[in-house]
Amino acid sequence: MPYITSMINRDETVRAAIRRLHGLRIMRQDPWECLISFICATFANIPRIKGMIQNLCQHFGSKITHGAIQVYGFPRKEVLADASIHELLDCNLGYRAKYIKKTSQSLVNSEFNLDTLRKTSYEEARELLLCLTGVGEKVADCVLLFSLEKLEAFPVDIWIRRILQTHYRGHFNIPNLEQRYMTPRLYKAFNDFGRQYFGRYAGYAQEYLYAEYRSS
DNA sequence: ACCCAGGAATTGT
DNA sequence: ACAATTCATGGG
Repeated sequence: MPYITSMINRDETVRAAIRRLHGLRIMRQDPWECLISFICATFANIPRIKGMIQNLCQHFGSKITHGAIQVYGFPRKEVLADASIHELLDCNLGYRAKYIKKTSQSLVNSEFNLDTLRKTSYEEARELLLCLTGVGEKVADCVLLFSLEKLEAFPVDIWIRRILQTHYRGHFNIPNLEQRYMTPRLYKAFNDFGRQYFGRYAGYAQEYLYAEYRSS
């Protein structure tokens, strides 16, 4: 078994996922695109997230022509920082519009450069991401994992929570497990468990579990 | 019509 | 500190 999968091969649940999805990859996306995309992703389903991103590209991206085919690139941060809330609302962003404008402005004003975070530690990069409006723990962990090469990041969304509660119930003792929505306390409990249990490549374990057991 | 969504910020206790 | 409540809206 390859190195990474052998490192997360801790039990039969994840082993079954690895067997079926062997070869699964994690993206190394552009950090800016990744960040805005996951701010859009909060409290939305995947078809809608696709729509929001497509709207952003069509309204604010530059046109790219490949022969007869035309696509729109992802908007630059300066463009989104200068966009009006009204224009952003036209992209069906809802309450996310103000988060995207604020975060874009923060990054334009160069409080820090996202691309430098690849050379920053997991802990410090996470702290910095959490300073941005619209970025909580889950969004920060997704950006760390899918663009900043922090493979120990372990994002906990509603699906991962269900999967952990179903398949790893005996591994943690968390009060108020019946709560419908994620609380900071619950997030920390699931996130700590994932990183400690699966180790340095916990993010791969998260993705194997998500891809195998998310059902809908 | 009803319920949910790859949550985070804000407000109340 | 920590627990409710609010937030906009498309998709199933």
